[in-house]
Amino acid sequence: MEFKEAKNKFVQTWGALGSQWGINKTMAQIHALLMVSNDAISMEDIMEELQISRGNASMNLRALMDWGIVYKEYKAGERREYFTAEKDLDELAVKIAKERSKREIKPALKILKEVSSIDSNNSNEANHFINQTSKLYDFVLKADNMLEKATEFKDNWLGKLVIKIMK
Amino acid sequence: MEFKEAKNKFVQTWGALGSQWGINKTMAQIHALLMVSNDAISMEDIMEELQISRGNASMNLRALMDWGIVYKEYKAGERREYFTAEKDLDELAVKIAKERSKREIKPALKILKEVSSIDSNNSNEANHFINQTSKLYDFVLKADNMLEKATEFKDNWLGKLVIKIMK
DNA sequence: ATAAACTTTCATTTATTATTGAAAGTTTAA
DNA sequence: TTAAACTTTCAATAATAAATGAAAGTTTAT
Repeated sequence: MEFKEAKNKFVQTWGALGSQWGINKTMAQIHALLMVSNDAISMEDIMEELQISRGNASMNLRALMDWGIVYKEYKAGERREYFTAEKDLDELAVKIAKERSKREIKPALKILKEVSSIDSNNSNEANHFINQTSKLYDFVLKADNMLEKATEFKDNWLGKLVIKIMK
Repeated sequence: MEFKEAKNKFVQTWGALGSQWGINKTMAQIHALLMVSNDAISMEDIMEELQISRGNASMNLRALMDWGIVYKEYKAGERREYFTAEKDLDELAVKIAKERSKREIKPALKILKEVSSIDSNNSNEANHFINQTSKLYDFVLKADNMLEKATEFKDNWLGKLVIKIMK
């Protein structure tokens, strides 16, 4: 396999993976492309390489910047904007985790708390419902906190040890 | 809010969450419904409660059983099949993690390894590509292993301590 | 101020994914 | 072995999500 083919395969794969995780295909593909590009590339280049429209490129670049995983760059004496991706993978993971937590987990938690706070009226059915959604609330809250703590954790000695043990 | 309303809200929310994570809405809704139901319920009941067709119910129940998070139950003297959900949340998380790893992460790893193994031909571009995809391979592999180890980890004393520290 | 060079927006179109429902399949009881 | 009671399959349809592209908006240089 030669470079161009490998690059294409990577971009396609990353795109497909994205759609399985609720990120749209183009967004993931643009990100993939930027990840493996040595230097910043322009919107024009992205459109050309992925064969997508100007509007599509613009909107998905904006989304990637909102997530904080793609940056604009300006080149001296040029009007055109160039883009680069966050290439530090730990940083990338943290940003994605935070963003998903904010957009998806936090709102879900709010609803879980809400529905688990109803009055059971001594109904057996309702009791089970309250019990189960309360457990779910605790569980999701814990999982969410773990993601948040993961960063700091990774930087302390115990964390490093644990990660080592876990291979 | 009373029970019926809360239950409906929960089912809807869980369904919406599912679609953001690549699981289809109905599948997540059926799962939600079973999670908060005291006892096993029939396909007929599920169709009725979620207002979905027989085919849809059948296919998504099959998918949930393939994931190992919903079980069939037979009631003595009845033809009809009843269904229950895995209600232990740790067990649920482990099963989902394993399934997604198998379906999505493992295949992606295979491709990452493949594309990161090309010959650079001393091209700068290709070198950067190889470097970046190799890092990605290591990172994803590590993350995947962590998920796998999470179960055993949770049961040992060090794990419990760490989880405590992480609040 | 004007125009050139670029980016963003969003109504319309296209592509993708999920759902339906009727026919085919299966199981059990008599 | 037949029929009743159920479940599964899958081609057709509907619903949802993404992409297009042309018009509107911005920025910069002159």
